[in-house]
Amino acid sequence: MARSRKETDKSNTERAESLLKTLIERYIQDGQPIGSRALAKDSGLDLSPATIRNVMSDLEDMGLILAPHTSAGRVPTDKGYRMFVDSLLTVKPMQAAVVDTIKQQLAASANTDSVISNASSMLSEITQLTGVVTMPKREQVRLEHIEFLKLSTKRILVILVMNGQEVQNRVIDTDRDFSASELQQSANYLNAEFAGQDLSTIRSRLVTSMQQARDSMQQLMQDTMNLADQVLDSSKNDDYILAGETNLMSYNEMCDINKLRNLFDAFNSKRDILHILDQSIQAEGMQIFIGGESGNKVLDDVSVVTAPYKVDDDVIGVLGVIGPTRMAYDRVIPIVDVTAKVLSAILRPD
Amino acid sequence: MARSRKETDKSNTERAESLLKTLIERYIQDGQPIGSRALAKDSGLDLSPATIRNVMSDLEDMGLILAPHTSAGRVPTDKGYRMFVDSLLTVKPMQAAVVDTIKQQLAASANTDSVISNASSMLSEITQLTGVVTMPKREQVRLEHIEFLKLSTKRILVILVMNGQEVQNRVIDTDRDFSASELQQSANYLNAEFAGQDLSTIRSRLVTSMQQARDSMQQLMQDTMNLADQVLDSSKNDDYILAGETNLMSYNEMCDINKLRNLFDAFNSKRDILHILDQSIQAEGMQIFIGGESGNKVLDDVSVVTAPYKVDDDVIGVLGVIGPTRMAYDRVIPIVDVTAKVLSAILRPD
DNA sequence: TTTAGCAGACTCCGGCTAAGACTGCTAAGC
DNA sequence: GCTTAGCAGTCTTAGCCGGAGTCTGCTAAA
Repeated sequence: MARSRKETDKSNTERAESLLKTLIERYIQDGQPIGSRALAKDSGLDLSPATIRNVMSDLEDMGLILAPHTSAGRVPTDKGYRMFVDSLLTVKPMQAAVVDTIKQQLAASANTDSVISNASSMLSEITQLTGVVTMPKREQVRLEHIEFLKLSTKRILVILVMNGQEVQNRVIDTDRDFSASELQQSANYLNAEFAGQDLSTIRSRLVTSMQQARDSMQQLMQDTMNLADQVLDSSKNDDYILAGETNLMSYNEMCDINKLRNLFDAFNSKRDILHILDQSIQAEGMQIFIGGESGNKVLDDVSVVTAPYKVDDDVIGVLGVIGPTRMAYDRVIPIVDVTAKVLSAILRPD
Repeated sequence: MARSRKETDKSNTERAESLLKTLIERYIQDGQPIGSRALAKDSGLDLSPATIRNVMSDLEDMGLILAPHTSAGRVPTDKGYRMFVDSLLTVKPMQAAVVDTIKQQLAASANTDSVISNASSMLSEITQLTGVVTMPKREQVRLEHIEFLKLSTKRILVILVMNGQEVQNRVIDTDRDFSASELQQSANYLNAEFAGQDLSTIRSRLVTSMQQARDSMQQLMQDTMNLADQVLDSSKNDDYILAGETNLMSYNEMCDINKLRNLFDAFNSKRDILHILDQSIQAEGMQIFIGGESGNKVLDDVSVVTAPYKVDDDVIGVLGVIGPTRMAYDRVIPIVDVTAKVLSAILRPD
């Protein structure tokens, strides 16, 4: 008896989940509340609408779906979507052709910056949502060459060549005036000592050697260290590249111009979006933020799907898409996943 | 008799113009069609609504205003706005405090790039419209220092320092492998020969001297010239910086989400906007494009107010704002004008 | 030339109705 | 005990109607 009861329970929750799944799939497709009659037809379960209604009522009690008003069908809640993506979703395999396109497009990029912006554009184009890719973290960047150039008294231009293709300029103000030959000497020393190491390593070694030999070091050497310290100290580039923002305007649920404006303002101010991306850079694999889950008002009604990209098993950035909560997760997830993998492969130092 | 008729005609067109002016001013203020009764009150002319109606009818015949439907007031047409800004407008003087803010904000910028983006933000913030500033033309940029850095076989990083604050990197691929000392020699020569001149001058001199001495020149010198040519040949940066795009979302006339999307897409693709800006870089002073005048569909319903900025009397870029046709021209025009002047002053090489 | 007055047109708004879509409930059936 | 048919009730949507308000164009008078 007990056993039979348990089995019934199990088959019941299974049925409920299956119905939730079809409901969400259907809702994602046409964006309108799903009624019991429609769900009965779609479910493939040969149940009458009345039975479906009972199940739907249960699902509503569980907070997985809700009815916009008394006599409308049901739409998924954030919690419903969460359950859907966590355990119900069956992702669609990607077409090989699309994967190839991604690979080729990214491989054709000239430098790191354009790889990043290409990745963002591709994500946006393929998913028809907004693509986002963070700039790679500096910690994973190997210094290849450093050069100093005197701009004017006490102003020095520092040129950093990194990873064979990326170049950064920084202008620093110094305490004292350096002669051209002094700068040359400093650069020579730093190149001999630190070329080939990654920036964070250099930074930490710099600090220790400065402390160790504060007195014994000759003046120029000490100044050199100070220079280098100043260069590496400059703010790290917390930044991302967006593409296809306007894609969001095609979605009905984004018709509220104020919501849209808030979202776009968030894109511009970058802070809120970076916060989300920061969270997912720490997590191992793919992350999905659904609607208000992120605790951020402007992201109500939108979901963010992200995946970290890495070089040599170290996560150096995040990429993903931003779209309405009602997005085709089954299609979007593999796209984000693959793009992250391809980007990782491309960025691997050769 | 003839004289009196002429005088009457004149006073009549004067009256019509005055009425057009008040109508547009009023419409700019509250964005709703203006009826004869309202206009009669606002005009200060002590005429009855009936008389006003006759005049409005004339104005409509002239294509300066139109009625959205039979029993509504009148709104200005593009042609009406054109007449308004060309001959009727009285611009408001700017508050000294605002001018000071602009000056300080721009002067505080670290380098050319940030001056440009600051200018764009300020325009957007003060006018509550979308600010746009083109990057300065390269032709007006003085080379201060050039440096070559070998990245790998046949790949060279070129560093150009311009105008004391701006730095540009270009990576070029060469036909043959250059040694470090060869590069050093080339750089030394170019610095000695060309430092302090502007890039376009350098470019033309380069070409002539290459032709002149093709055979007599020693090999390295010839290679040096080729290098320099390659550097300067790289595409010029046709680009602009936008700020405050989302401000446009606050305007009622922009409620059509499709129009808005098209406009934003145009911002992103840059081509259409650059076309407008190109036109106004050639004109001497301030330019105003009203609605569809520009011949561009996406710019229906929006106006663009631009002013060129210059260094040493040479126009090197354009700046302005983009907003609904119904914008407060009397306030916007001086703001754009002053900002252009301030930017010109700031960019003057010291 | 200006004005008053009037008929006509059109928008906007609220209220009302009919149609349609669902739900929840109850009672009957397997 | 689960499932189902049927039914009453609820809510949205679209459409229609009528009144209020606005504004125009016309005509005739000042």
